[in-house]
Amino acid sequence: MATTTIKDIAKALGLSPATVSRALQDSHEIGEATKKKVKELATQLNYQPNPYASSLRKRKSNTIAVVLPEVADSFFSLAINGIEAVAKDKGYHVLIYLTHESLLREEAILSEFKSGRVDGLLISVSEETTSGTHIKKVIDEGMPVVFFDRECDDVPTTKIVTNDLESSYLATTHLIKQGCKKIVYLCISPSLSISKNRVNGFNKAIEENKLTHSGVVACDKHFDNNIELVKKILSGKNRPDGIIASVEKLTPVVYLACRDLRLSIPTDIKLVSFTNLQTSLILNPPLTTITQPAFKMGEKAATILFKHLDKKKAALQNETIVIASELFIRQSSAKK
Amino acid sequence: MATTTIKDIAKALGLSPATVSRALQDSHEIGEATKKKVKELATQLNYQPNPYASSLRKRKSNTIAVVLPEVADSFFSLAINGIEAVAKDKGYHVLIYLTHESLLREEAILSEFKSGRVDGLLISVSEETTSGTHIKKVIDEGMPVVFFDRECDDVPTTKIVTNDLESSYLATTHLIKQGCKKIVYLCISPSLSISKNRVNGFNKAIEENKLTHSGVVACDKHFDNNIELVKKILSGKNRPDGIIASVEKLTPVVYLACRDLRLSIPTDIKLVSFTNLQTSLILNPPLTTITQPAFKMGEKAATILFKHLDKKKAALQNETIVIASELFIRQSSAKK
DNA sequence: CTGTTAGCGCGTTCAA
DNA sequence: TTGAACGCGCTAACAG
Repeated sequence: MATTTIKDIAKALGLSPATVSRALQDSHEIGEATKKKVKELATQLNYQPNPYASSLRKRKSNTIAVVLPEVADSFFSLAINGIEAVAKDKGYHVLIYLTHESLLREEAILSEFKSGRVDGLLISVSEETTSGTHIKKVIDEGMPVVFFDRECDDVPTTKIVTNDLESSYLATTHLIKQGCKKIVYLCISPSLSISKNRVNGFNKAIEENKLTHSGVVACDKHFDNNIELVKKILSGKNRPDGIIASVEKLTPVVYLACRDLRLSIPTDIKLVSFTNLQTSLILNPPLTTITQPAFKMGEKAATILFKHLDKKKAALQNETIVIASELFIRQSSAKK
Repeated sequence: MATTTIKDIAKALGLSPATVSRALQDSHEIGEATKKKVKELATQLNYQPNPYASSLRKRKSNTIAVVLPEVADSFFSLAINGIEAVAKDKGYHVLIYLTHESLLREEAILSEFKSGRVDGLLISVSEETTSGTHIKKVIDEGMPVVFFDRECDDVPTTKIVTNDLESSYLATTHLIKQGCKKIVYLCISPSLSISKNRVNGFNKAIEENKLTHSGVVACDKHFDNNIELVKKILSGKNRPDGIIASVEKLTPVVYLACRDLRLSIPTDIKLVSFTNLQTSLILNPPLTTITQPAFKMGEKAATILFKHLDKKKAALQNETIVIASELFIRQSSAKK
C-alpha cells in the first residue's frame, strides 16, 4: 500500500530520483558513498521496484511464457521444475499457459504475446498442432521461441528433444529379444513429431526382424475408449505377445485392460512403457521402461532461451538438440 | 516490432487516445459508431494493449502468483491445472514459483510481491515453514492470499484443504478390518499442518483399537534414506503387517523396500497409499488408495481468490474449506 | 459523447 | 558525479 518508490528515497536523502535509480543499478557514474547510502535506505525501507514501470520503460519484462498441452503427467511437471530453476537463477519470472491439447487455445495464447508481456517463449505444442504458422508469426515479430519435446517441423528455431527414434527402436528390439512375435505399438496423436519419430523407430525394428504381424495402433485422449480398444486387441484370437506404451498415460490403460481380461504382465504379455522414473519404480512386476529426461530438457531449453535473451543476438539457431532418454531394463524377479 | 499503440489508432481515426481507450473497453459513454470503427481498426491492425502500461496505470496486474514446494508429484501438477483453468476463464495470468521445500526461498519469493507484480497469491507452504509471519506480512500489505493443501495455522485467511484426519482414520481402520495388528504410518515433515492432521487420524484409529505396537515413522526427503529406513523396519523380528504411505512419493519407497526384501504386497504386508488416480490404477495388485482432489482444490482456491479480487471486499474470510478425498478400496483379484 | 491534461514509477537522455 | 526533463503506453479526472 504505502509502497515506497524511488522518489521517496530521493526525497529522504536529498537526492534526485535519477541518482537513486542509477545508484540502485550500480551505475559506475555514481559515487561509492551515495551508492551505499541509497542502498542502505532502500533495504531499510524494504524498497521493491515496480516491475511494470520498469518493464514499460525498458521494454523488457524479464518474464518468459511456458506453453504446455497439459501438466497432468509428470513429464511436463518435471520440465517446469527445470525451467523454473534456471529462471529463478537468471532473475526471470515464469508465466504458465495450458492449451489442453487445443490448437485454438494455443493460437489465442500466442496471439497475446506480441503485447510484450513476455520476452521469450518455451513451447511444447498441442496434439492438434500440425502446422506452425501461428508460431512463425510470433517469431517474425521478434519473439525468441524454443521448442521442447513436441516441436513443429516447419518452424526454424532451436528445439530440445529426446532420441525418440532410437529409444523406441531399442524398446522394440528388447521385446523381440525376449521372444515376442507380435508386437502392438500404442501411440497417440500420430501427427506429432515425437509420435512420428517413435513410430519410425518401431517400424525399423519390426522390418529388420520381419515381424509382419506387428503394427501400430492409434489411441485417443479418452481413457475409457483406450481401455476398450486395448481390450479388443488383446481378446482377439491372434493375441499380441508384446506391447509398447509410447506415452505415459497409456501404461495404466494397458494395466487395466490386462487386469480385466485376467492376462498377466509379463507372463502373457510383455510390456515396455515410456514413463517417468517414479512410475517406473512402482510398476510391479518391474518392467522395462524408457524415461525421458524431462528436468534436463526443461533446463536446457530455458538456458538456451535466457542466453539468447541476454545477448540479444540475431535469431535463434535452427538446431535440434537431442537429450537421450534412459532405458531401464528390469527383470521381473524370478517368480514366473 | 512496429507494435501499434492506442495513439496510432487515434491518429488514424482522427480521435483522441482517450476515446480510443474507452472505446476498446466498451465504455458506455462512447457512441456505437465510433466504438465499432475503433474496434475494427484495432483488430485489423492486430492491436494488442501493452499490459505493463495498463498495469502501471491501473495498479492492477491481472496476474496471480502460485507458490508451490515442488511440482514433481501429480498433486501439485493437477492443482496447477485447476488454477490455470479458472485463471484463463477470468482473464488472469499465472506466475509460478517453486520453493523446493525451502523456507528461505519462500521468504525471498514473497518479499518480492509487495512490488505489485501480482494481485493475489495462492500458496502451499514448504515443509520448513513452521510459522507464517512472512505470509502475514504480505497480507498486511494488502495482498490477498489463499492457502491450498499445506496451510499455516497462524495465518488467518481462507484455506482449501482435504479431510486429512478423516481419510487417514479411514485408511487405518481399513487396514485393521483386514486383520492388521501392527501398522506403521510413514509420514514426512511432521511439522506441516496436513501431516499433523493425518497423524492424528491414524492415532485415533490406533487408540480406538488398542493396537499398541503400531506407530508413526518420519521419513525425510531423501529417497534412498527412506528405502533404507523402511527396509530396517520391515526386517526387524517384529515385522509390521500394515503400512500407510501418507504422501505420494512414499509409495515407491515401500515397493522398492519390499521388493528388495522379497516381501509381497499384500500377502505379507498390506499397504494403503495416498496417491493420485493414475498411480492408483497402475498399482499391481490393486491396492486401496486415497486420492486427493487436487484439480478441484486448485480450482476452488483460484475461484475464491478471483472472486475476492473482483469485488475488492475487505480481507478474505478466515475460513477453512474442506474438499473430501476419495478412498478407493480395491481388492487384489482373488489370487492370494 | 468526446478532447485535454496529467500522471502511474521508472530509466534515459541532456546539461551542468 | 549529479539533476532536470522527458516519455514508455495507457487511463482517470475534469472539462466541454
